[in-house]
Amino acid sequence: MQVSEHRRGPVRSEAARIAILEATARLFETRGYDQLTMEGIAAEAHVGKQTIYRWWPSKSAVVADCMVEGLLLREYMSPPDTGDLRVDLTAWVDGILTFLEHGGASLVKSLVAAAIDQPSIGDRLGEALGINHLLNARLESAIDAGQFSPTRPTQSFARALVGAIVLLALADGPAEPGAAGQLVDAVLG
Amino acid sequence: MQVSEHRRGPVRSEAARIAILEATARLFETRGYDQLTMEGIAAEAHVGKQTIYRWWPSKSAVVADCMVEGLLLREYMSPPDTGDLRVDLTAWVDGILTFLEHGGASLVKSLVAAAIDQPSIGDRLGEALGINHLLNARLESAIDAGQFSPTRPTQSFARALVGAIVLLALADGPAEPGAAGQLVDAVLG
Amino acid sequence: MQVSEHRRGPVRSEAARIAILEATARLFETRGYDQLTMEGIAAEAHVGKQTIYRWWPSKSAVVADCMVEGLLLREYMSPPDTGDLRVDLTAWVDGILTFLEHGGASLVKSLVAAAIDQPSIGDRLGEALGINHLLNARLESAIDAGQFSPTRPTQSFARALVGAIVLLALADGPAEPGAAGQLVDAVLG
Amino acid sequence: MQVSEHRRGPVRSEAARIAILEATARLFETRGYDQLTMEGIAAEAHVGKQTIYRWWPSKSAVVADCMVEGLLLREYMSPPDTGDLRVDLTAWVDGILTFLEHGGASLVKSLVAAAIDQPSIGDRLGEALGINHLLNARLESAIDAGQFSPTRPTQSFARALVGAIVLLALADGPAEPGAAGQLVDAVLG
DNA sequence: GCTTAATCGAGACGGTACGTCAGGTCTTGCG
DNA sequence: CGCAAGACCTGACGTACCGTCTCGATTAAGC
Repeated sequence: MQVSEHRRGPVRSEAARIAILEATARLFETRGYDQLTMEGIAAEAHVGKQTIYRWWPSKSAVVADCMVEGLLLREYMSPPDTGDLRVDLTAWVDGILTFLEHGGASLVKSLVAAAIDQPSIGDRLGEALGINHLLNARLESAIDAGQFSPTRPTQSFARALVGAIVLLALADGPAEPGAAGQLVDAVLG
Repeated sequence: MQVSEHRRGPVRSEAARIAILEATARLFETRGYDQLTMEGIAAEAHVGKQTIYRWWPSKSAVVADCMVEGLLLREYMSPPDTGDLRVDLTAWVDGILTFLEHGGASLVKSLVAAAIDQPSIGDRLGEALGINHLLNARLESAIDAGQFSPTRPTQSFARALVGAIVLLALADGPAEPGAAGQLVDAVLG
Repeated sequence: MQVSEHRRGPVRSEAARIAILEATARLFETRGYDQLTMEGIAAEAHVGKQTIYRWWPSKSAVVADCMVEGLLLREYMSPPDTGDLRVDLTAWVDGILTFLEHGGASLVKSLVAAAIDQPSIGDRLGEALGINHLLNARLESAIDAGQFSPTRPTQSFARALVGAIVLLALADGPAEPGAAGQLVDAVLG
Repeated sequence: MQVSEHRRGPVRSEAARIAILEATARLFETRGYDQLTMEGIAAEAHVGKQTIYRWWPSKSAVVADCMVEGLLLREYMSPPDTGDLRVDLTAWVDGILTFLEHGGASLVKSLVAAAIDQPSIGDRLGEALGINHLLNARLESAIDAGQFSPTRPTQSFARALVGAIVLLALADGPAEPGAAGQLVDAVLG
């Protein structure tokens, strides 16, 4: 006795959906969030503007879906595990700071801009930058190794680390040498 | 032997400068950074658009000057000093999180948006949120009291704390109870 | 020995055809030709857009069919016959001008608009406004009564009368009093 | 002691006004009224869309101004005066019908379309097609020559003639030979 | 006091992108 | 295979701001 709310007529075109998300990712990475326009996406994806507006309410929602689909910041570095937490975190942070100085800052800033009107982007942002990896893998490992107190909230710890990195990205100045070590020392104690 | 390039004619109108900054602050707080427009500022300040463009290159520069003049986030909270660093930081963070939940989040988000195209706003933002006070006053005091290691970089520590708060503001969800304590525990060790 | 080109499947739905024409007539009279849209007709008739496009090439063709079916301007006035042609024509023109001043002008303008991209509508328009009646009935009668020269082309005469009325409808200003009499005097001599 | 309601600020750009009207006339004559778009005019005139909307409420208003400026149907044929009214009118009508058959019909239809939402265009249309010339010159002359009764309203007479021509233009079929003579006979008596 | 030049409020200008509407075509599943 | 429904691409709509330029009025230093 299934109620089966069946709808006649054409269904959403998967091709259009993919084309829009890929075009968005492409333009986002080359132009940044501010230069990203709905008209630009439509043109790049060879799609009518209405097809975008039919399924997404705003530019930031499209970007959010891009992140959900993993089209932005696809693979980000997870911290190594040499057995020494402090050394590993420092190396990881240092890698990110180097990335920021080589053009990554504008990408992060664009993502923050997108996150401002689409909170779900912020969640994915943290996740993409490694919160989950830090949390689930490296910190657990450190707890096992007795290098991180089991009573310390790992997620908040990760958030503080990522938050500091975001602030550095916004500040735009080149990080001074040793910034990674200082940051890890500061939060690790 | 200064040639004294003296300029004839009227000088910059202080009244216009003030009117513009105040109008900007007024609109920023009511509408947010995105809704803020140069035309809106000009109209609100009863000023010609050119008068704004003559002295500021962009919307974010005007907002930056507003912060410098202390017209935005005028009064911020500085951490108390009861002698117990952990308790004081927790109380301070908790106050900020409460502020965020009562409308402060959108203000912070607007400031972050402004900071994205004007890094100096980011500096002022951190400062306004208490980095300096934390740094110069409370942490020094904690070091004196033996509650904070002198080798720990206080500025990086503060940045991590503020960064975590900013991420929470972007996330937009209500902070779970005990978030302040968790955060302080996480970074303090 | 007809090969009987038998077509499989259902034939054209008369119900759909009627629904479309009636919906068109309904919308035409309430909204006018410009506001009339294919989407509007489809929605009003509970019909797929494709069903309209399958059978009519354009909006104006649908409107033309409406006229052919007599769904628009169904009842129009025919000139009376009191024996005095001048008096009868004046009364008839006066009736039409009064109709124009009471909302009829926009209907006529819509019909003219439709006629522009569908000449057959123009023919029906003239017919509907009375050309045929004038022609076939009243003028013949006048010729019999010796009030209209048999050598005068009745159809051209009717066209001039209707054309003047159309121009008055387009002009949109209220006709001055006595306009009907003046017009009849002008063309009748 | 003039009160001189002086307005500060820039004044309307005559260059832009001219460019818009000329672009409109150009496009109107090549594409017709329906194909005419505000965006097309703006592009053709190298002008921002807003500059058009600032001064004209609609497409038809722009076209109306074009007619007022005499950029459309600039000089139209006025009837000759050989002394014989019937012959002159017939020649004049015949000239117009010939023009209609050689592409003029679409121009007239476009003007009628424009007149539908801008009655002032209708006035100019009649005027451009010769109503005034007919009225003020030829008919007066005919009255003097005793070929036209002084009691016959010349303006209504002209309107009937032009109206008949407009209906013929809408009908789109080629006028049958002798149509001009028939029309003149019909209205002249 | 007169000249001169930079300021001011106001707002028109050429543009870009917005979000909406409708056009005409194509696709889906039902009858 | 016609039908209702509706997604698709296209293109114009009218609006909001952008940053620049142009007015005439005002203002203050220099002659």
